[in-house]
Amino acid sequence: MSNTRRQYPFNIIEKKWQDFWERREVFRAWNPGEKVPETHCFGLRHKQLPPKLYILDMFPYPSGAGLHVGHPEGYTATDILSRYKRARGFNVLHPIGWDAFGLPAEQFAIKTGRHPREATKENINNFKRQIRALGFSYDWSREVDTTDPGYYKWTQWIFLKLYNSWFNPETNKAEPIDTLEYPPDIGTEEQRRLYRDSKRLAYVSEAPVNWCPDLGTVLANEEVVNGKSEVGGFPVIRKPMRQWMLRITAYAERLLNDLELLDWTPSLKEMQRNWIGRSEGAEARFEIPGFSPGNPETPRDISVFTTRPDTLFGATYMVLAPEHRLVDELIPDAWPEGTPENWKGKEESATKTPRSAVEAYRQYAAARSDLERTELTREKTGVFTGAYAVNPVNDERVPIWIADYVLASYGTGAIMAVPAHDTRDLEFATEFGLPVRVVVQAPGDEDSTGFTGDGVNVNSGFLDGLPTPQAQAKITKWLEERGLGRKTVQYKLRDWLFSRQRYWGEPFPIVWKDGAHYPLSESELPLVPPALPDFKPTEEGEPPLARAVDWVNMPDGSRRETNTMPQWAGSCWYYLRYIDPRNDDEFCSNELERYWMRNLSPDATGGAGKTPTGDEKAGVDLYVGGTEHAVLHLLYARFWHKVLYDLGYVSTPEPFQRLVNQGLILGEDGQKMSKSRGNVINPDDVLAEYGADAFRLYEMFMGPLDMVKPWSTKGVEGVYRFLGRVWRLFIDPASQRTLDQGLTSAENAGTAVLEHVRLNKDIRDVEAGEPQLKALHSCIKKVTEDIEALRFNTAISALMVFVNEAMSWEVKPAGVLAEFLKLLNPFSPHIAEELYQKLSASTGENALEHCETVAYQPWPEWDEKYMVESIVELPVQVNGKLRDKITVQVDADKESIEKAALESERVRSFIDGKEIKKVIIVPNKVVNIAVSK
RNA sequence: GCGCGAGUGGCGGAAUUGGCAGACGCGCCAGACUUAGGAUCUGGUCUCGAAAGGGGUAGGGGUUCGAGUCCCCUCUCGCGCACCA
Repeated sequence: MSNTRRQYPFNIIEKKWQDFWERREVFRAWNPGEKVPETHCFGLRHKQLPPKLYILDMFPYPSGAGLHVGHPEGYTATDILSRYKRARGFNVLHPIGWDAFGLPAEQFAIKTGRHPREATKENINNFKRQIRALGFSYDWSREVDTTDPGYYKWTQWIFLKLYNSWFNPETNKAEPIDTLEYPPDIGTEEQRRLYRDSKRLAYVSEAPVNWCPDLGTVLANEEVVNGKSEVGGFPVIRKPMRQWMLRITAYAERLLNDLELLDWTPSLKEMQRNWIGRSEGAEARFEIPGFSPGNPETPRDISVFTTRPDTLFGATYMVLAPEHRLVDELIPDAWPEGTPENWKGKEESATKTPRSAVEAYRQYAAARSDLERTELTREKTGVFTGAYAVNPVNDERVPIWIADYVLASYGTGAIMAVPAHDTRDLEFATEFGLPVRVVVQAPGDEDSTGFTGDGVNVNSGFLDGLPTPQAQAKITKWLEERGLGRKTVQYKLRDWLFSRQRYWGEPFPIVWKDGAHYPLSESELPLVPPALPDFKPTEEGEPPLARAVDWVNMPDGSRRETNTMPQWAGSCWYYLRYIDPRNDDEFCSNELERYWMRNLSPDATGGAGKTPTGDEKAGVDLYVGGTEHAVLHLLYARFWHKVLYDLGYVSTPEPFQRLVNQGLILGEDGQKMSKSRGNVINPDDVLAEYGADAFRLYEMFMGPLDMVKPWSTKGVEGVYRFLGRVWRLFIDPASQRTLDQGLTSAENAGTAVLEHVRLNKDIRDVEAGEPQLKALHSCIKKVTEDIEALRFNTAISALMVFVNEAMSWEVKPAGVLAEFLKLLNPFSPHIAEELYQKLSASTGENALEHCETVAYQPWPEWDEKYMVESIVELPVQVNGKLRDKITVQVDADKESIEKAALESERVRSFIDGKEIKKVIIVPNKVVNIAVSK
């Protein structure tokens, strides 16, 4: 270990108190109706259940690499708040668990042939050891593990709720599938089944999906970044496959609107808004003259979505996505006369007919991966289909093109192109020589061609002269009146691709028979995955579960679903399971949910029916985690929560009332920590050298919680020295030397050696003097306010200021120091416990009798009266520049302050011979004398 | 390109509502104790200047008795989104 002498015996102290907290269940969160043992400090303090607070960390994925320094950043912040709020008298729910399904454990299993459960278990144990060593005040009796059958039983149960529900647009809510009404033309049971299956919140789709060959699985849109997998950065291609989808798009509006209810940062809300991507506009129908499709179901016109219906007069061509379903039907046999050569596509062989050109282009577009579409050339490509549509507003014939800059999955998969007022359309029109017609006059002398802002309509018939908003309203009304279109809203948000071709995930509680899917009954849960000799996908590309032939094929001839759920499933609802983690009959009892999420409970103070603040804010009171989950996890969890809310299983519309992202911690070189850079800080090393208290303190002292900041080993030493000073403030130097000798003779000495440590002789049970009370009360005030605002760095600085001053006191009043320890406790609880125990043993100061921990001692209150000085030093400025300082009585009147200021020698030298125009006096702040130049 | 956030000593960062810029920590300098110091304690540390005084919060302009803080313009960095019609 380290060869330098320790500042204080943190290794012994930390072990001692971690064992104590765990053995006594000090941080257990008590449920309504639960009997608190009489000797438990919570029971000693609270005769009635106090208001709750739910303070939550994003639970970690227990990777093989162990904890990194980013984890303890958020965890320390929530731990400080939890300990502080317990001292303030709240019943704090502060749990932890493991998000343990996932790809790394599975890939490890493929490599080694060992079951992923084994690696997962080892990793969890390692994480747990590391987290315990940091002394967080988690209620370990509520630990959850998403891979535990007792947990995923309920993940599967929630899936069945989704499966057995539909979204009723009338009520804007999810409802049980039995409430679905069938249209009159649906008669047979088979038709009813198909209709029902098409409405479920969990449904099967054959649409093209993001297939990642290297990972051997499909991915959700959210897991694909720039055409590569978010995990590993492997290429992703589009491939049609049968997949389970969750109908999150039904909730787009509510997910967007309810952001307003939340105390989240603006940037985080913005990210969610961007992802949901609401845009208002209009659909307009373009007729296709002479088009008579073979299929009577096929519409005879093409709908486009536009956010700028006011530019309809400027639509000079139309573009469909290459995959648009009408393309095949509307292609004519031959090119219209006079079709320019460059409209027919690039490949010579393919340009003979429109059909061959379209086919060639489709192949080209399909071959272009998403990566190429986004990262490489933005050059516009496309071909003319040979067909024409009619602009409804002026009966003009416009050519219909296909191009991959129009996406099949957004809007109607078709656009009207207005090159004069849309950047993309303009590029395309320039490439192919299509007409550009200005219909919006830009304000001022800006060029109207390519202008995309609001202006005034021109060349637009009955819209001429109207400013953009009015023109939009008028044309929309015009289209509606003629049945040619209507106002609509579109979202970027797509339904959530919910199945994965993996082994290490929750199996779907679904069986297939004769091409139809059926749910398992709740009593058959949990559905446990079978043991496998090999965790790879099958040679036929089927998921690994398909290898378990006996498991897949059921006696009655039906076949189990072989896909599994994505890793996000377990994390969508874990915060609810913490509330009631061992319940075998329900995912979470209604009564407990109402207490922990809404503060509603008959035996809680304040009574049922009201939150402590009386407002509607409810849910997890504080949720802390990294920005990497800004869209994925947080959107999915909100979605599940809303479904559970609609179905009556939870009582709040939103799960996480307040959310804070901790900032990234960089390496000492200011670069992102990574193995290849060799700048990774291992928490185990820091802990061994400086101890948990210093580690925690440093993580909070680095800077504001939500900012990106670099690690500094020197900085750790700084806070470590501070804790050494705290130790020396309390401990008698002679007894410290005895302890040191004891420790050198036995490095692994037990807690008994701490008995040799005596309190500093300067600490006496005496009345505190004025400066001492002032130092204490300023510290209480600063620390209290800063913790409330999550400004831990400045709170720590206030603790340092106090210690620096207290070191100089010849006699140190025990009462003052005891209060200080209560302030230090949330930050560095081990040393605070140890010193508090010593101090209270010697003085008997212990507000809660028989309580052996500082954790439940009431938080100190400050009194302003100790902080006000009778005499205050006031800066005097002349024309805003500091010239002198005067000392005045704190309640001096303005006249006497002005007099004192004007009498100052130094001030006079700056104002003599000048005209005094004004004297500004801000009480107890500043004096400013404005004089002529 | 669009959106969000941020630019303060050698470094991490302080500065409730506009009111003494640089708290606290690191680093550095000097001193004390010491066989020794990579322990501890004390003092100093924005900058130019001998001093008086001047300058100073990315740059420029403005509002104000007074601006790190408010307003306008410019620059730089970070994050997010990125053909979403």
